[in-house]
Amino acid sequence: MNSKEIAKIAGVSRSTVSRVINNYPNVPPDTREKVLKVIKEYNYVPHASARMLRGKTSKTIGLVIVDIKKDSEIHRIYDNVYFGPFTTAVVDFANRIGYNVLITTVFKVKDYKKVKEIFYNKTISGAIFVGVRNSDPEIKSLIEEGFKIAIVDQEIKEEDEVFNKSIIVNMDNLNGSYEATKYLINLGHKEIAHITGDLDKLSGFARLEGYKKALKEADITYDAHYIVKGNFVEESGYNAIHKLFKKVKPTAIFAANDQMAIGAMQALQELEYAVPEDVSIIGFDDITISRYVKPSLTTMSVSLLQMAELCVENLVKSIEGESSIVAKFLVSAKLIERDSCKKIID
Amino acid sequence: MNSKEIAKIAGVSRSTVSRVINNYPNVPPDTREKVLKVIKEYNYVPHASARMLRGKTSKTIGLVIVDIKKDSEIHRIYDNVYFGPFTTAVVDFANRIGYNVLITTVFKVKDYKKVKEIFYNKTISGAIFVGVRNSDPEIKSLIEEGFKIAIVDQEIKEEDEVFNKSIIVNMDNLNGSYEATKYLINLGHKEIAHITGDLDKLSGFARLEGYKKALKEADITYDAHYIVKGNFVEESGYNAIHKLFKKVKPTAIFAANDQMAIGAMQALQELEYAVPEDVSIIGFDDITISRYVKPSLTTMSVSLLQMAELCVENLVKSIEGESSIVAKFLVSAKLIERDSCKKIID
DNA sequence: CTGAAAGCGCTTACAG
DNA sequence: CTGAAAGCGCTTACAG
Repeated sequence: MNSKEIAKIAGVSRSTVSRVINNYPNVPPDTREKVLKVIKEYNYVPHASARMLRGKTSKTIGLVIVDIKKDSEIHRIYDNVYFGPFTTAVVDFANRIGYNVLITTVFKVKDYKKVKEIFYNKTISGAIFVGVRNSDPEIKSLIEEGFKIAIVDQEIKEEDEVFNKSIIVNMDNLNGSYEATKYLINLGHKEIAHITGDLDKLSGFARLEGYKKALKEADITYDAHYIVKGNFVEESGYNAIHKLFKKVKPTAIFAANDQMAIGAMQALQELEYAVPEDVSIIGFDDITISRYVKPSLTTMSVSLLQMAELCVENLVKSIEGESSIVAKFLVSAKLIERDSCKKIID
Repeated sequence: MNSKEIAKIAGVSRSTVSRVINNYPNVPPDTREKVLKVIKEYNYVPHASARMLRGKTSKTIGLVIVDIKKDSEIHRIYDNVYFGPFTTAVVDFANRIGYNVLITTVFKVKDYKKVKEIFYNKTISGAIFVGVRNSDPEIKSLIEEGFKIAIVDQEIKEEDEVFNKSIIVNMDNLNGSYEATKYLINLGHKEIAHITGDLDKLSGFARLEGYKKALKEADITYDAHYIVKGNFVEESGYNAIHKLFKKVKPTAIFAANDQMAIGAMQALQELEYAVPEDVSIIGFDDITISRYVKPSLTTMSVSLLQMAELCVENLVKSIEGESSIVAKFLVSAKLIERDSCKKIID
């Protein structure tokens, strides 16, 4: 079924069918009705490719999930607890405003080839990227070529001026981490360790900064012995504890995300430290699991829905040229008090 | 940049450019090289819509996530722990064989309109459906219209002959539930309750059947008082326990999925029943959370990767007409013993 | 208010 | 081995 056939059946020309579909004003009501009736009867929907070829935009955005890890860790992507809810929210918001979402994964640098292809072949009119490291050259080159891009969790450095042509949506990592650390300090803790995330991602770097800021404000000397590097996955939190407790014995821990906090709790249990009686621990992200671990995990919550909405809305605005708004958004984090932290009395 | 320009620069005709791109054999090596060089230099990728219009398939499949619930529950979709890993796996397998994945959510029956549209307008050449209830008329009509469809978790009833034209990928719910229940029986339990899932979904219905089958085999009388209806979400597991323990006092519980098992564990704790000391509990699905709850949850694990692979591979085969294979696949479930079940000694 | 015609970028018989 | 031409299904100036 195509517009020619519809035209014949309705007794008009293809031009008129097209005018009806595209809501041209200069079609008399009864002609419109007549055509609409035939369209409905035959379930006719114009061929998307033909429309595009004629200049309409694809009404499709890409959602690119980047998760580049060492080979040994590759399997972990499948149970990433963070991308799922974000993805669903992106799809939902996009669909609501008439856009489709094409989802692509990038596990290795060379997978960016797939992404470029769907940009070059006009399948997508723009894309949202999650999980990219700071200053990623692949993303930069895409932006330079003029493609519309929104990025979650990206630092804008002075030398990366090119990012000013994209939409950046970040969590307020700095203040969130500051609040998390301050919360521990207010509970009376002074020996507070930090398990970092990937330091080449904004969320890793900025959360370390927030931790430092809170210590400084409370006149607690920053001590590198209390810092262990992690990479946002459970195992790294688990390993961090074993490494950490060989050197020092903190009374509280701020883990850069919940997954590492949960791994850390397992290790603490093995070492026979009770949480929160012996050691308090706070995470970041408020993933679904955190409510269900024992003790339930105190953490900083950021609205993924809000982040998804900001990405989709602004990307689409930019695609449709309503405005060339390219902006940086900061979504705040909020403390969720649960059972993994305890006041110190001395 | 289009094929005409590439042709001009390379000093050939558009026909030749097209032949190079489509790997026609009748292009001499040096001509091919010459053209390829220009293509590379200009990052030229043929316009996907133009190719489609000329008859190539879209190389895009849909992934339709159906989650129709009452309004009051709508927010829950965002943290569905099940679709995330499956989605990533589908995307990964599809991308590997050169297919894109368009993802769409269906929260209300009328959202199926979106799905039909992308079929009718040729954006997708086929689709994988998850979360649909048994015998869903919307899906049936799509299959009847000749669209290529794979469905996860769907019962094939005699009267639904139309499903024989689609690809069905199911977990082995019956045997899995049978094994789960039998495991409890072997541990010495005789008073075993069951929290059901949505009974209008295959996974809900068939898991109840497996439970019954195991009881029967062990000569334990089936008693409806030990059955509570749930709907696969945590709250329903939680509520089920409160309802259940007003009537009976089972020593073991088989929950139709892990989420309900986890909700149930919370309720048991409130009622001051220790797990597994007072009550044993087993779930189904082995979601990520289950490793981290305390006590860790014994459950039946099904490979979502394998299910994703079966869906993608067979759907693509069917689209490309390699074979008109339309088959039913059954992916087996395997017991994961953890800490939530205990042997009864008497 | 409406139709005939051009053209979006590609592929593929067709002719040579 | 290669180019000119037709045509996929649509939209939109253009002419009336």
